[in-house]
Amino acid sequence: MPDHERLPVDHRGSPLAALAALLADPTRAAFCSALLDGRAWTAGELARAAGVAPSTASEHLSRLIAGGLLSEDRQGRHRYVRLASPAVATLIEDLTVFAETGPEAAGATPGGSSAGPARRPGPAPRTLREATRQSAEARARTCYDHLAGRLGVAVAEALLDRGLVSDHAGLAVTERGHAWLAEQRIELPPRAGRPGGRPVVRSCLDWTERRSHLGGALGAALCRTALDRSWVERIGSGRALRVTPDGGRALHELLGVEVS
Amino acid sequence: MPDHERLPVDHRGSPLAALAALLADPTRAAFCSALLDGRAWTAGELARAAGVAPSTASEHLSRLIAGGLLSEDRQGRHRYVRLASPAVATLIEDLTVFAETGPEAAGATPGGSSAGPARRPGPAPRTLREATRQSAEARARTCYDHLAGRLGVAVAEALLDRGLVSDHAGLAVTERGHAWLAEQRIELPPRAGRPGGRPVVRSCLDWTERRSHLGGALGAALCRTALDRSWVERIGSGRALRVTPDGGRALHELLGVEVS
DNA sequence: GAGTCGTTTCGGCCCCTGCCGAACCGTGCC
DNA sequence: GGCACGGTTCGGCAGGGGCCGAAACGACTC
Repeated sequence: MPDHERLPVDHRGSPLAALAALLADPTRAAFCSALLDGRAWTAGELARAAGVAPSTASEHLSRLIAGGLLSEDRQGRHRYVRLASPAVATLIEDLTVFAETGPEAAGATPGGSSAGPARRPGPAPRTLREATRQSAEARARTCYDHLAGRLGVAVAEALLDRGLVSDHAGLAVTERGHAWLAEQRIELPPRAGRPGGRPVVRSCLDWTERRSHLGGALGAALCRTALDRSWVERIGSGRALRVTPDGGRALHELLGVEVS
Repeated sequence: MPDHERLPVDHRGSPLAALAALLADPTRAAFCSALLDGRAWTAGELARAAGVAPSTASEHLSRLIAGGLLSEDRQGRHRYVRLASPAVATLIEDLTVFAETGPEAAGATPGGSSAGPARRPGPAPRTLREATRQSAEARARTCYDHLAGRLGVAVAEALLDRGLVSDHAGLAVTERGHAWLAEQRIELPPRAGRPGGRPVVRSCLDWTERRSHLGGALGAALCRTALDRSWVERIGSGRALRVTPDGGRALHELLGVEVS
């Protein structure tokens, strides 16, 4: 089943070299780093972000997908691409940590599930400004158009706990969930879930929390609602969010969510 | 401090790409795999093992050292080279596991020996000499600085069975385990488990057995003890080990391990 | 001092690969 | 239907990097 073994390039039968070669190109590495936010990017977005021609990006993406690092999702004339699994995210994260901190520190983090210190994306903060920004983003931020960070994860888990969203063979909004949304006057776009439309609810790997939060039309609607009703507001121009006093009350009443 | 950032090659400022490029060459990858036995090899030995000219090997080694993956130790006309740190070994192990098992399995937990087809490390043996070497290594060998092969797996399971190591939310040495270590006069390095130090115990997927053995500071201490007390000794120049008669008795008495 | 051996440096070869622009294709919108 | 747009394929170009052999260097041996 794994076709990552039949790579076009000849690495003299070294799977290690073949895998490393995928990440050894600055453009492909930039793609992977960008995708570490857990979002799905289109080919064009990645091309622009990395500063290469669309044709170049297309070829790189094909190689990364063939190598099993990325998975694609073609919708209309768009090609959405994301990291293939949390394992890929872990791998890239580990390599980045090593590359930036050197052989001593890397690997000191406890493996897997044990309770390690929250790992930060990107380079370790070198300035106070950078550190506070990262801390704010870990608390609450937008991920494309939905909520992420500790807040996003907490909301996702609350929805699952209360049976508003189910996780049987894929995420879905339950009957109760639809009723709850109507009651709260939160509207999903009409074409959501229809063929060609946006998926209703999607799980999105949360980089800072190592857990998933909710994306898709539902995630977007929740985020839009939270902004519209001033439950959260943006801090500066980045992705970081602040929960307002009103928002704290609303989230607690509606979902039992406590924001730290 | 890190001069791995100033690599001669221009990777457009991507530390990730620069690091991956070091492993993206089959010859360098072969060097690193060979060095995973934790020993110091000379430049010539590595050249022969990888089947390249000494001049080629010399250049590769210089790049690996400049990149922080290897450290060197020049003695007379020999250039001994080894992995720079346990973190490097972990990194290469993780990459190899991912490259050989694909994005799903990587990052698996110790107990998670899914029922996959038994995958062999390199190519099937083509000569008798090669076959006996593989057989010896499957029985007992070093994996960087700890025990692997059937012996390593048996020791790991014995420690778990006897409650000296627990597997609740990550591997850890229990109270009884610490007492047992003290009783056996096996010492862990003082900084083990501290922030920035090496993890005390970590699981390491054993590719000959498809099960996990124990690495980390505990794995290293056990292996060092076994060698110091002549429970095991090296066979030839590879990573294969032989259990001595004394070692067989000791392992049976202390852990109930029977070596086949 | 001559010879051997492990290693390094240098020059040169060649393939591989990343890049782009141009042309092409399919989708979606007006 | 016409047009805009995102993505892909192809040809061609240029640079990088891996490989070797020859020669040089230094260490150890006799």
